Amino acid sequence: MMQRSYDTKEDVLATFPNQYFREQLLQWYEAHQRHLPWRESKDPYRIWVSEIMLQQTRVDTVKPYYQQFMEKFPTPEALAEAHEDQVMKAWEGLGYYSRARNLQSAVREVVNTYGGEVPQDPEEFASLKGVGPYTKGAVMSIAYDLEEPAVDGNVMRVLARVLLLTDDIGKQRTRKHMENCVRILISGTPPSDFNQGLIELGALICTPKNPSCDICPVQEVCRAYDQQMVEQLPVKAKKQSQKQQTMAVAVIESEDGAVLIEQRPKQGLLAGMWQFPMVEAPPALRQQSLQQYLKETYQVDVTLEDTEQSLEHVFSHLIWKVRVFHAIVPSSMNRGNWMQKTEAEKLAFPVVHQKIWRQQLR
DNA sequence: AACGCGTGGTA
DNA sequence: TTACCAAGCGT
Repeated sequence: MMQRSYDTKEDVLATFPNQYFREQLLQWYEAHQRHLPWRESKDPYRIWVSEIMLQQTRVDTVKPYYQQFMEKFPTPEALAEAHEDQVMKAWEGLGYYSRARNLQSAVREVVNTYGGEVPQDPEEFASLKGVGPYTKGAVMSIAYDLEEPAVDGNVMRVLARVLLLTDDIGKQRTRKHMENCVRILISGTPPSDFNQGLIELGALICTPKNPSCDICPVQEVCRAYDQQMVEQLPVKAKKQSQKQQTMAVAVIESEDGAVLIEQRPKQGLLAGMWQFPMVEAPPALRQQSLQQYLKETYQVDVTLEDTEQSLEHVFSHLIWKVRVFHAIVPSSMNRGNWMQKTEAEKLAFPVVHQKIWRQQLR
């Protein structure tokens, strides 16, 4: 039998049984889709919020955040009018905090420019902060049933396998190629169910490890299954190892129950989050560096006690080794960045500082 | 284009 | 334990 060349870029779909694939996928999705909070309505705002939360984040992690967020901010107007601190607090612990800031910024634009209606034009919607190619397609297809591709990690994994695409899925052109494939596959289908079906198949059957090919609805037409290549796909370049940073943090209490805290810059790592005063410094210099920072920045001139407690926090791209220092000062210093603990608890802290809080202030 | 950006789950 | 990952986006 002649060897077919599956990975010719121009026409991977030329000999693919589109109709069979679509029917199998849609039938399977109708029967096996999960009941998820954001699938209970077609409200574009609710779909949008869920898609932002789900970026690089597991469904089980998102669920409680989503429920609570929709209670606090049930409409675009409610989110637009909220205080930024309130929004950050609702996002506390979910990670990638710029998502929250961008979402509120975008929702404010929807309220101010589009009368509170999420735009139905994909290009207009994609111009909003935090809305990239995937989120554009997901919201436009799920909420408005537009034939837009929504290519996320799940979809790339499914297509890489079914169509035997061996390009690195970390490359932008690979995603664009897959978007073109979806434009053909989705044509004439119910777009919401088709895109969600593709994603759901990746989440439940066509998983990264131990995929359930034996019960897969499209096994018959899966080229990777045919070639016994399922476990080798998708191809993804390794990311380089994380850098380590040694940090020194100061938990400083006043005798009347206040703590010294600071807010991180609005951009970059843990953007806009609150924390205990912290510096990066080599172990030998950390106490002195921290004391100097406190004196220069907050006019707090103290000798810190080394608690000899250290903790490690792993981010996606770096590792913090945090040494904790402590001091108690008279109550007369309560101003500026000093805040009563009960008030400080209403602010959003990253998980690593929540750990420090629990260790030092209970 | 490649890198920065969180956190918790899993093998 | 280490490594990889989970519904990406901004710069």
